[in-house]
Amino acid sequence: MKTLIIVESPTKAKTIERFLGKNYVVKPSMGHIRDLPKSNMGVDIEHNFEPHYITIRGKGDVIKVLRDEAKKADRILLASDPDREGEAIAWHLREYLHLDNDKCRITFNEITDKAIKSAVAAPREIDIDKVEAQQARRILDRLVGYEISPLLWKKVKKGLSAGRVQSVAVRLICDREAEIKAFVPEEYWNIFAYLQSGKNELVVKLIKIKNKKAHLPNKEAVDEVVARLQNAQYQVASVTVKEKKRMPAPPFTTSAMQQEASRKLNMTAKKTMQVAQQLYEGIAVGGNITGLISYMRTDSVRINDSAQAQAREYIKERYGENFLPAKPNVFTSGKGQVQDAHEAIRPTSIERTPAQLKPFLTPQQYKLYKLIWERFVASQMAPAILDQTTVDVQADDCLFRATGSIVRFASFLQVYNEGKDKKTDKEDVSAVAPVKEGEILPLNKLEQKQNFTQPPSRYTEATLIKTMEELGIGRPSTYAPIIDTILSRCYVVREEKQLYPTELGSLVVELMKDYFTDIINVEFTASMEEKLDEIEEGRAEWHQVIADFYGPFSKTLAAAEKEIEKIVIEPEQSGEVCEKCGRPMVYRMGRYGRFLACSGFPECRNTKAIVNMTNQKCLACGGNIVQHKSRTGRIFYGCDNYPECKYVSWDMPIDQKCPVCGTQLTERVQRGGEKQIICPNKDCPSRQNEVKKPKGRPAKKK
DNA sequence: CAGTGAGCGAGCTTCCGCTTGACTT
Repeated sequence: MKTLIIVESPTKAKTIERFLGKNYVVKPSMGHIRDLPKSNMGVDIEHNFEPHYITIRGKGDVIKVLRDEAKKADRILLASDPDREGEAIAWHLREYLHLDNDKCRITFNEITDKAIKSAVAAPREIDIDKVEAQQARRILDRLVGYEISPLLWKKVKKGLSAGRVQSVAVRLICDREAEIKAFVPEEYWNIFAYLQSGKNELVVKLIKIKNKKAHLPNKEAVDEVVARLQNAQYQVASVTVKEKKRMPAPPFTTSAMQQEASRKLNMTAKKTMQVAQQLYEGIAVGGNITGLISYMRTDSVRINDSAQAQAREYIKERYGENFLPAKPNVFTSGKGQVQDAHEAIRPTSIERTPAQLKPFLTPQQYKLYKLIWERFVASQMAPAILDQTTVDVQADDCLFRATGSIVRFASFLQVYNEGKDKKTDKEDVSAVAPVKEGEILPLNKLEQKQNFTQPPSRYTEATLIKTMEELGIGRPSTYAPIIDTILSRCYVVREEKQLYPTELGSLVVELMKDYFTDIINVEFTASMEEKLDEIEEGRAEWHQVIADFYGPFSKTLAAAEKEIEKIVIEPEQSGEVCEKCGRPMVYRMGRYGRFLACSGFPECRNTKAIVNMTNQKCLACGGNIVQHKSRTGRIFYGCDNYPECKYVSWDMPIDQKCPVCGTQLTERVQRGGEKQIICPNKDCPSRQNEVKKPKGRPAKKK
């Protein structure tokens, strides 16, 4: 008897096949196999929102394998992920493959021999309520996206888009920008006293005046206090030492990994996921392809028992008994909608240390693996113990304070410490000079420091993802793509990690705030999720939920169609003047990106490319080196005498010729930002000592 | 590494969530 098991991921399929015997075939569906069509709405609004599903284009080969294997099998089990999407995938498979066994659905939350065997032994029916909840979600997203987007094409600009998730993401960025713009910095001052205590100096900060919180808005207020303090007596009022425990952070979810990779490794969410995927799929380690981490798209901090036991064993052995908490650390998932289908992201074996794997990994794979490994190990360690000392000093009617903390027992901090988003969050881990209560300390100097309150910081990819996760908007599989979408629609731009709204982005958000207030509200997804939960629990009917939404929605849509005037976006002035007719040149957007065009179009058709002149000269013809962007967005350098001079280079040319072969040298920016001068001539003897193909690197997959 | 925009009005753009590859130096 042959059993076919269908899972979502091919890597998972291979692993599971190894656990089960010869009588089992495990094949991947690669996610969904059917969906609403891309080219039209695919939802029959007139007839109770009946969806029209088709097999997904480009999935022909995958689907054919499933069909063929299904024919050969005596029994078919659907083992897509144990969450809403997974249940829907199972249902689509069942429909498409015409399965007749009712009990065809199995699930497991971890890929272990035991979990899989017990799942296979107890198949159940597909949970149709869950499927309908997914269907409602899908249809609502389709209605919103495919009805508002065309409105934007008509009223603003073709090719634009709007959606439940992306529009809120842009809104967050716009709102933050407005806060920054509206922010009025407030002046405030701090006063520090430098006191002598034996050989040490104790620095204390003024915190209270006459038992009230010190409030020093300007120089006058400061001078008034300082006058009194200059000749005051500084006496230690109290010294308190408190023991503080700090728990390690939980192992990675997708969003936490993306945040930390951004903070510590300077990697984008997209890059992080690419590299994580490589680690998940497997690297050739000593001849065998080995998956190094568990699945990288997850919202769970859960760890399976045996992985946890191994980690505890490892910690005990490598670090010692006192690094091991008596009871295993238990973490609970954060806010938002947690579906808990997969474990947290962790190394598949704690024995494979980053140092051991280094020779087999690319630099990026190594850095990310190290981050995941250390985070996981730390998560299972005992809390760190810090001694927090507070010294209060009284002088006249003023109270000063110094706080400091020293690490008494570092524990997990030895291995891993979570990064911070703001510079101001940095920890005070300095010791305080030892003093005694009642001691009188001579004053060395008083320092006055002017400060201004700071506006909130702009979102980065990482903080935006964090916020969206907290609001329950988006899923692990979509965090990185959302950023791509809003960037490619030109709703936002990224500069030095920070996300700024464009005029177009603000315009679209304002339009949506006017007409689709609910949808662009940050709470919209949460309230939708509540409705979906009701459907899942059988307390609501999906047609009704959609109908309740669509009624008011279609009305505002109609109103928007009627009321909104076509918005003409004024092109941005460039400051340059057209050399043909003297009118100003403006920036326009074309098929190949931005370019300069005469504002007198169509009478004057003069156009120019936007050139980023560099200070470098082309040593071949003496022309200027100009920076261009290739079609794929990559920067390259060319000569402004093109097409007469055909000089091109990916790296920036510099005014030096190679002493060996005479080719113009270039400056290559390394991954870490370091610059390296390199001769572009591959056959140049100066490059001979380069390693041609680094050994041990993972072979690119076929 | 060209050329790009408007309109004529053909045919197309667009959502969110599951998955993995396909392309370059």
